[in-house]
Amino acid sequence: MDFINEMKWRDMIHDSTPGLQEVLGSGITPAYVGFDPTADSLHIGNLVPIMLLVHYQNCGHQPIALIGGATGLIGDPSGKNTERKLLTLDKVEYNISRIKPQLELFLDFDSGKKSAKIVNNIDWFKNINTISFFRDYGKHLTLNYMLAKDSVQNRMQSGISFTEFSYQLIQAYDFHHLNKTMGCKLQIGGSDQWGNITAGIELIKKTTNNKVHAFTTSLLTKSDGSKFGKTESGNIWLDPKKSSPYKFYQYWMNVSDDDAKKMIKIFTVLNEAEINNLFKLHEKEPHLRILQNELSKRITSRVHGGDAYAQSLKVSNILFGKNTSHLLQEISEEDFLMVFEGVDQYDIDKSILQSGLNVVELLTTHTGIFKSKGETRRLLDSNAISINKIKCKSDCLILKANLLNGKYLLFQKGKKHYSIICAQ
RNA sequence: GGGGGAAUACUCAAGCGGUCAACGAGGGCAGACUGUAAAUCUGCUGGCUUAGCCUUCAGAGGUUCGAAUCCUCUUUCCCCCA
Repeated sequence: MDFINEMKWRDMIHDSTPGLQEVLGSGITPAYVGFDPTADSLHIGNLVPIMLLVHYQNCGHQPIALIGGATGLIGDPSGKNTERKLLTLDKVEYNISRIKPQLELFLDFDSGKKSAKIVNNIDWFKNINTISFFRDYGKHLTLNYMLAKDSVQNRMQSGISFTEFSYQLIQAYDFHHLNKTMGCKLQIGGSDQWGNITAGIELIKKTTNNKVHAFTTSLLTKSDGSKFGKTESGNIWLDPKKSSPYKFYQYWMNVSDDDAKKMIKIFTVLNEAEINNLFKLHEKEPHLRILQNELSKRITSRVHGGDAYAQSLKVSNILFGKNTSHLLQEISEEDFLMVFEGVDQYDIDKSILQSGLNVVELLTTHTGIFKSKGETRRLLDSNAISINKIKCKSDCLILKANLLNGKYLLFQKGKKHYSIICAQ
């Protein structure tokens, strides 16, 4: 299968250097994508470059995931308006230790010559001497060339440190190093990486006369204009401790039809015929939301495992199904807690329920879920609040007998916002 | 340095002495419909012990029975002339 054609129908091509297709056609070609360890987990925005590597490997080539243990210490100015705070060495090392296993979930490390590799650029940068680096590599990129990059130009007004300015040279050296040691002939990235990648191409041409290539993918945008991977409560992370599998699953479940069509091509390895078939099925019975189901199933089980997916599905059925208050009564404490891991939890003293507690009091003074009683009454009056999946009015009393498993209350605002109240 | 204008709730933006907790729009939240969608329609969007009360219209004073609205000073911003 041809990688370029594959990317074409998946709508993932933003730009690429001429002649790439011929190179890829000539045999297994190593290519790399860089990941900066700026946080202690990848988030779903990082899934785009990860999937590029996955598709790349499926097209018969060798993917290399480069973790920027060195570049993470510098900071990439691309797409950033302001200078960034430097991360400490400890922090970067910790982040890498968290991110590496996440990358391993996606790639195949046991498929002969196209087995994936994970490398860390600190391994080659830690031994490099500053003077020889400037002499051997700095000499090949002119200041004029480096200043012309968008990432630098965009910062000429607000300011850019030499540290961040030097980033493109550091990244260029990565490409050079991988080309020399692993025969890497292609660097892949988001469209914001074009400048950094071409700097690498330039450096390799000047130092070794080798011809190497760039491939960039468009930044994924959502049809409603919001940023992909962000919710009002922040990023969706791959780390289940930072974003529960349920939240993760729900993110994909909630994407619009248009977005689902785009995403299923990017985030699954289903082939063109399979995807077209899903489109057809979806159009025939749109209410079944086949695309969203397929998306969330495939990505959730890949990242969090089949069990976590099944769990999320089960929970979602309880939360979004009809007349499910009785199902909620049957759920075990263990399942209940697993489901709502990551959901806001509020503790109350069990004794206050002794003679029944007004729901407004419960939600304001005793839990602080709402700060204003007025707001709470408004929501209650507009039928927006449920406890244990049963709608509440403002005169509703909460009793000990209402506790699930003798301990919990499931609070719900609107259709999608849940919290649990734990009575001790 | 001289002259003029402006500051209103999350944002934009009305208001020009009482009927102003403050028009309208956007955003947000919720309800109906639906597919946990989109579109549409409806309600809400300062606080409270909610037929009422309290605190708000840059800040501090003042005039008045009564001020977001008038006056004075302060702060900040904009424009014009030097």
